[in-house]
Amino acid sequence: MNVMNASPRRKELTRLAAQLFVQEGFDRTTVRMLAQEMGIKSGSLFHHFRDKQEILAAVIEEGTENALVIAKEALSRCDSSASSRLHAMARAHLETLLTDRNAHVVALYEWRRLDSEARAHLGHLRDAYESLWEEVIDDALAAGLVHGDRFLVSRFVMGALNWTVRWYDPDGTRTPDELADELVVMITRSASTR
Amino acid sequence: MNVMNASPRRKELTRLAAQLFVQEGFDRTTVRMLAQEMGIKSGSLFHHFRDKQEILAAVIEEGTENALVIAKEALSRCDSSASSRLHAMARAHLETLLTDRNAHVVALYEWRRLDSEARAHLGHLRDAYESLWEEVIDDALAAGLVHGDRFLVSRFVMGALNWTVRWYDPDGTRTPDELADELVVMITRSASTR
DNA sequence: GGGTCAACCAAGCAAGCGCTAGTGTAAATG
DNA sequence: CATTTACACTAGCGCTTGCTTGGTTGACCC
Repeated sequence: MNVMNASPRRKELTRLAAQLFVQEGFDRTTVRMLAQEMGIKSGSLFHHFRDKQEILAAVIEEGTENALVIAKEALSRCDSSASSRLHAMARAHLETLLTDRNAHVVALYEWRRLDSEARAHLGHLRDAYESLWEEVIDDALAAGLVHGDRFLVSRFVMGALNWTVRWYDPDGTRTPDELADELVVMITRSASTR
Repeated sequence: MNVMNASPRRKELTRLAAQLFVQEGFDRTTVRMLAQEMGIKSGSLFHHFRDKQEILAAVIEEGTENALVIAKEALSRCDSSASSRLHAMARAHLETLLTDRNAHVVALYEWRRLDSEARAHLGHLRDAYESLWEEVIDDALAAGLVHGDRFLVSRFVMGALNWTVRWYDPDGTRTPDELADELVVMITRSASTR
């Protein structure tokens, strides 16, 4: 078994698992289906993962870590105005949601299938990400760009963005960046400069 | 078997099933668990429902029909100003989400477990509900209350509201009506009169 | 008072489930 | 060369799953 998540083979298996979990749901995805998709027999799966739950945890961990990295980079790359930071965060959020779509859909839909230790560990990762959002919202509130309660606004915004996985069509005419900007337009009072 | 959904016994079974589906998820809820919760043996379940999927469809149908009724009533009860209608719709949405919470959580999380015919039927119900929202958003846009694209705004708003099932605490200090009003404040330009 | 019918039960089948045990093998390591 | 390691295989155990079958019960009806 391979405890490190860094093994390249394991990374690839995790990616394939994410796709199957999205298509079928975690419970309906059998270890035999996973193995076939990976081109091995079902028994061999347990050389890479302790059990089925660990595959789920690996999928979600990948996605959440990527989201954190992308958001932090985006924030560090833009100037410090509240408006810029708000745009950058919204764009980063949708970029992750799109490029790592499978992993995030799994995280949103199958969170409750995690056992308690995995949930605790991944919960911290998620909290770190969400507190990034709350900082950005705080700045926007202080700048008078947005009105309302800090907690509520960040929840509403994340809800609106996460909901996009249910209707967004990557082959459509709108880019994720346009989507993000439209959301910012909707919630901001004054014309916002990028 | 009882094809009508109106049988009182069936209604009660549907309510209990919704609760279990929320607690455990559809796939992990066995017919034996359902039967026990209902105080009967697992075989007897199939006197009321053709199969397990039909129970899921019944749960979602209940919730969606209720949502439609509540929203229509709310809209017919308020005056015709864009602002009033926006407030009324948001409040109705959260009221349904709260009082019929189990059914709606199931609808949001387990939609993909429906077979294709059930999905087609319930899809129409959902579309009817969503077009109510789009009308209200249209009015708000025309009145200059909200800025942006009609399709995007309605999606963002529904996303923000539906996301509440993941974090809202009914025992907390905020009422659903306050939540709805806060959302309207966030997305509207001018001070909105109720 | 025979007939009807919804509601339930006991028993179990066939299929599928996650996972384990034991083995083979080719490449890396000392 | 001997040993270890990574990865895969075969075979199947023990259990649970959704659902079926055949039969019983009691309330209601002409």
